[in-house]
Amino acid sequence: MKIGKIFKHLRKSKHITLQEAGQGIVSTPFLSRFENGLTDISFTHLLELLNRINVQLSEFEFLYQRQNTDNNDQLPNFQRAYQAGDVKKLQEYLLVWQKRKGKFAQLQAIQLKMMLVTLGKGKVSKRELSVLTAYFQSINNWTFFELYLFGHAILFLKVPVMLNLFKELQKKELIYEDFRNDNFSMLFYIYNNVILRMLDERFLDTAETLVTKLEKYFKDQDKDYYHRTRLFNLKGLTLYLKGQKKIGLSLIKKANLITYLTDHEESFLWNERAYLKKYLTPKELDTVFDFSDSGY
Amino acid sequence: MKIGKIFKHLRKSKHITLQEAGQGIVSTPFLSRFENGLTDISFTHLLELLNRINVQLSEFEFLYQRQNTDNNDQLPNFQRAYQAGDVKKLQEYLLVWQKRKGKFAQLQAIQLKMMLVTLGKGKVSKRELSVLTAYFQSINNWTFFELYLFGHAILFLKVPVMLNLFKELQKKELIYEDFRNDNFSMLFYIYNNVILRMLDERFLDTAETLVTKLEKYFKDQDKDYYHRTRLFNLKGLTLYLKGQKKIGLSLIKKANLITYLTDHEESFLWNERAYLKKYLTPKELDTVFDFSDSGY
DNA sequence: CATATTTTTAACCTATATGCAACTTTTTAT
DNA sequence: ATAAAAAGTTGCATATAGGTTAAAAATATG
Repeated sequence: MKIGKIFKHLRKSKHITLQEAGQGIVSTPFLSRFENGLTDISFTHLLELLNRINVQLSEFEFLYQRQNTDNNDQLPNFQRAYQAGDVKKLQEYLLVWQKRKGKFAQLQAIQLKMMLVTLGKGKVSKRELSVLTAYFQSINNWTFFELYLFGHAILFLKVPVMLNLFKELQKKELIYEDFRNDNFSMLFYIYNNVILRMLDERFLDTAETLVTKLEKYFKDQDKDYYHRTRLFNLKGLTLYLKGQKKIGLSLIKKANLITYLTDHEESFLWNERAYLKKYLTPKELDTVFDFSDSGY
Repeated sequence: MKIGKIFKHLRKSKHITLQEAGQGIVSTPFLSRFENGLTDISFTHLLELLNRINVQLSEFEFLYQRQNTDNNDQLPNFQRAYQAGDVKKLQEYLLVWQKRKGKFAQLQAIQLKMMLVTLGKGKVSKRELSVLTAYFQSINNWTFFELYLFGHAILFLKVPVMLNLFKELQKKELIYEDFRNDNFSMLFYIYNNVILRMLDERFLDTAETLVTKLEKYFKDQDKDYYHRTRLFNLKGLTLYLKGQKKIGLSLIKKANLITYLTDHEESFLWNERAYLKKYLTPKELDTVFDFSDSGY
């Protein structure tokens, strides 16, 4: 309940008086009590007040979340532990969520299990996968929560089921057109995983359609060099597998070159190389990772 | 006051009943009334409810803002008109804000004037600049609003004044360490403008210090290819002007090459070239924009 | 189609968000 | 240093957010 305190801090740092801040929105005495944690405030009034002192809700939220470390904001915690490969922590989270009841608790638990499997621990049962599938099929408005869940589920679902769900997602995805960065990254991650899966199963035409779809996204996204680069890579591999080896390899090399030039952490290119081993000949592999002719 | 409606939409699309959604937070009848716009809701309760249905506040805010087009959300409107070079629209905004009173209205008006000057229309008086300076000096907690304002003011302020304010900003900037994308872009934009201004005025050491500072930022920001690329460019120009011509040109060329490889809109490189004309010889200019040896 | 579940509405009630006036504290000015 | 002004706080009044119960209306389910 430190909301008021944060607001007070922001207001004071901009040298705005209670009167100025509240004028026409709430009374001075009330604002004072709110700032000192003696009363709650309505959402509408808070929005108006933030607008008055020129603070974005996202900024306010950021400061708010930062103070509530003990908070119920599960996703970031999951993500952190998962990206760090912290199996132990993920197992702890799993125990917590398995104890809780309700639909979402179950989904969270399954998500944690999938993460653990990816890290080489435990397994996911068929029943759990069908719970997942049923859930996705029932949802007609995907938010970050579902995107995140689906992103992890791609490798576990059977191809036709997965593709079917993905088609559902595509129908709704217009919502995310100019969405904030978080969700776009997640959406790209999903596309990336789906395309790789398609290539692996040799559904080459489907993969190509998806690549084309992604390309449209980037017409107006000039500055998103990273995702553009990854897309070169996806397109290259797709064309390569479809028989257009020369142009395919050229695109893959281009992606690698950009990655190399931007000084992306070395292990990233190693992983790329390890992955491409599955498809390319050793000679081709050497070519697409040879940057000596670039001058850098 | 469509907040409730949005919540209802999200809840229904996830097939959650009022009872499930409200359980332990608010009563079912109340939630119903809220969803149908018959009553307001406290900020805390809304946060809890959103968490219950697994929707991020940022997602909710996005949907909310999208519906309120007539809203008081000035910044995005400004930005859109400015980036589109829409002088007429900016002049309309200016008239609106000049009529309003209060400190912020005045600042908004000055900001619009600066935008117009950059686009070649109108001018900013000395008195207005001193109002700006006074404001910046008084603020000890910069939010997006101030960052945005300062970003546009850099070209108008006298160097010592500008540098002084910038130093103040640097002291506070830790707040933005892992800030959401919007603000980081703005912060980079400011650094970029300050460094270019420093180079222009031949404060080469200051420029170099700032470049070094920015480099630290990108140690953990592997995936931000775009800003990394821009940084190569800044560093290159700085080193070039400091006499390390060879390594400087090499960095500038690298930045241009990445920009070229990622298919960034053509006009971007033209602008770069036009800008560099001020510093480089025609021969050097040709070299750093020659990508024929890259193979693409 | 009928039945079960969910949602809405209503009436009345309580808790609390918010306003107003008087008060205390802090800042500013002389 | 002291008065004047501005900013912030407290006590009390009131509007409204929110609860309880129950019944009607709408939706889902079989």
